[in-house]
Amino acid sequence: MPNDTIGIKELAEIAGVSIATVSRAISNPKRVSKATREKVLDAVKKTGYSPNRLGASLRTAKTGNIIAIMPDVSDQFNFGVIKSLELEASKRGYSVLLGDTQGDRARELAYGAIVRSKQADGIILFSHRLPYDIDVDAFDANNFPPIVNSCETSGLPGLPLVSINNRAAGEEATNYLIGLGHKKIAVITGSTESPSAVERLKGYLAALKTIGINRDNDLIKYGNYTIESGEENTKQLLALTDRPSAIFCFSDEIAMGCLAALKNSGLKVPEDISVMGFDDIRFARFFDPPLTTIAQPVEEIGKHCISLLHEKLTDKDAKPEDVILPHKLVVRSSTGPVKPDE
Amino acid sequence: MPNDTIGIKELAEIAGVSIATVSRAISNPKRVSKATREKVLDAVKKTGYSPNRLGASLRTAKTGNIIAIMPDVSDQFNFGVIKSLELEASKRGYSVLLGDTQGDRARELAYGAIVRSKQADGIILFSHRLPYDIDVDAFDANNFPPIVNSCETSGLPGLPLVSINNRAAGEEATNYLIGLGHKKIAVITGSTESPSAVERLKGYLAALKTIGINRDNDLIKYGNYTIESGEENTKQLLALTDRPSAIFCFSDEIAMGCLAALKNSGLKVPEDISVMGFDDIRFARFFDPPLTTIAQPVEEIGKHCISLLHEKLTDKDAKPEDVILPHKLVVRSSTGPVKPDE
DNA sequence: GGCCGCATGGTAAACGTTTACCATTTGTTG
DNA sequence: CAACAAATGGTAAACGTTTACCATGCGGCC
Repeated sequence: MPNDTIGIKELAEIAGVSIATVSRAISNPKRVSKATREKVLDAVKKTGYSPNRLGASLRTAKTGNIIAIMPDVSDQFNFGVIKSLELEASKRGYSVLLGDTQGDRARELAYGAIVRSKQADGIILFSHRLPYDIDVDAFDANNFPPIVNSCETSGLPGLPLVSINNRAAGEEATNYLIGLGHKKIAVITGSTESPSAVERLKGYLAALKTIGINRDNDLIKYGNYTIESGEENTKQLLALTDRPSAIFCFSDEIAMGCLAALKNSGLKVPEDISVMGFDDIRFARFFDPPLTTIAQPVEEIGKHCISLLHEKLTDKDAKPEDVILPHKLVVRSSTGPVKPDE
Repeated sequence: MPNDTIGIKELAEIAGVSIATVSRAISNPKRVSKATREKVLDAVKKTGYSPNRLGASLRTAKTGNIIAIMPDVSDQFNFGVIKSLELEASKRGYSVLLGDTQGDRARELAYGAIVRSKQADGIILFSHRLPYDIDVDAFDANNFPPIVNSCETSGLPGLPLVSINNRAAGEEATNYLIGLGHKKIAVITGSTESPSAVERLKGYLAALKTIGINRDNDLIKYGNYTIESGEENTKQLLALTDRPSAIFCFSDEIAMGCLAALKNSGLKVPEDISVMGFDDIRFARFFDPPLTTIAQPVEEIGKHCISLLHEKLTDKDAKPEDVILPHKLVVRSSTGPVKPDE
């Protein structure tokens, strides 16, 4: 009646075989005769026996688990990648466990510890920060379970990155706005700690420089990838005496907050001001107006992450290389030509 | 140089003590003298030793992990609960692992297997469906690791539920629209498999019945809790010869799709038609217009889930009871009085 | 019949911890 | 200083698997 789950020993007794045979019947079927296999499987069905993977993992030093560590699972962009990770992982027999850190160092370490303590085989890391409490300079990837960086690079040797070229994407987005006649283009960035945001900013600056426009710090707002950040920073931009004719938001969530702030101030998008996003999350086409943005190939990113990790997991000497995937400009109706009088 | 993580035996040798002492120094500090403890901790620091929890869990039959199984981690409502789960769990020394199933049975089973195979201690279940491949009628909660139902009940004895009263909430939302003069009130539900959606529908019908309005199946659209479902079903509602003056969406995501469809058709919200949501996700106030909705106490839900699970985990004989928490009507500007001519 | 090889299944060691039990040392108290 | 208690640390068993190694039995072949 109580939670007495049956063990392999009892199961063996019931099936009338040794525990070795039980193990083989379950995880290496062709190693036993059809008759015994069925005897064992029948007993399994009858008793509801479920092997204890702690024992198995302890012996084999493999768990079949992969942990994806990220600051925010509810971030719609991350989520696109997650979905793909899970699909690809289960094809290969792994389970993906999600570790949501909310940027909290203690929680990063807790999830890192899960891998270091052998409860998972490897990490997909959606952050530039290592989930280990060690000196980065002394870090040697060979002494730790495999990690693949997704979208944000840690910049450490031995940790492959799967990402788009954020610099190029930032440049392309800015160029698109320039092509519409915009000259006063503001940006609302992600955290300056985020390498992807830093790269996008470089692209933005490069595009402007190409047409001879110098950096204008008033037009650069350092935020983070959240909706609230978009709202707040937009308000600040609107308070400028000479306000921008376009705002390039480094995430679609930022753009959502941006659009809300613009609406509050009575400005029409894109007639009065253009708004550009980044990521192409699933909500983007439902924004008001539907958002022009840079689409990231989330399925491909997820696929390659698992593929690289698997490679490293099955071959210790593998030296997986960075994978840079193409992004795509998606034009909707939040961007338009600059107003003649501006 | 290769991934040779050090074990407790080597660590013991380095520290010059027995493995028992190492174990005690780490996980039961007061059991050893200050001097030896420091000797051990120094060795740990020097070597970067990290205990293998498989061995420990195997011995203690505890992992300190809780798995939250849900159809969609990116669902903003779920996420509110997740955040709270994580906070509350880490206070108690648990790690929360997220299992995203996308409603896929195979993946539900895979995450269920993680618990049955002792890799986690208990489950927070965001679905009415058990993640086990067994006959529900024969299910005996005592034979399985503890489960707490979050927001969706499985209706099984021994599985406590933490939720709001969905029926009452559905009734209250409907009454609010009735109070604004609406008589033709449509609903877009969640999946009919979702007990929460079924309850909300009951509340809606009860509210209408109270004022003498009978069920009108044309006004009841069975969807699911997604944005696409909201868009599609709204289109169908608008195609009715006698269209509703208000739409009650059973999730804020549905409402987001609904608002998009209404905008496309040129209708003004709330002047031409009122829209009501459910959940009060973090985006709701950024909708256009900001969404009137029913707020669920997500922090409280998460807290109680962990609390109940912890109770059951530490006391096998505990009989945790359902926790029903209060919801709250949040009025914003997507709802308004019915048009005089309607 | 004698021999070989293969299919099958058992025995026992190993994985890395925790902890009951015991032995020793140290401290306390009369 | 005897006697006992408390503090400390070691030994070894146990948790549930997998798998190297071995033993047995059987069919096929000369």
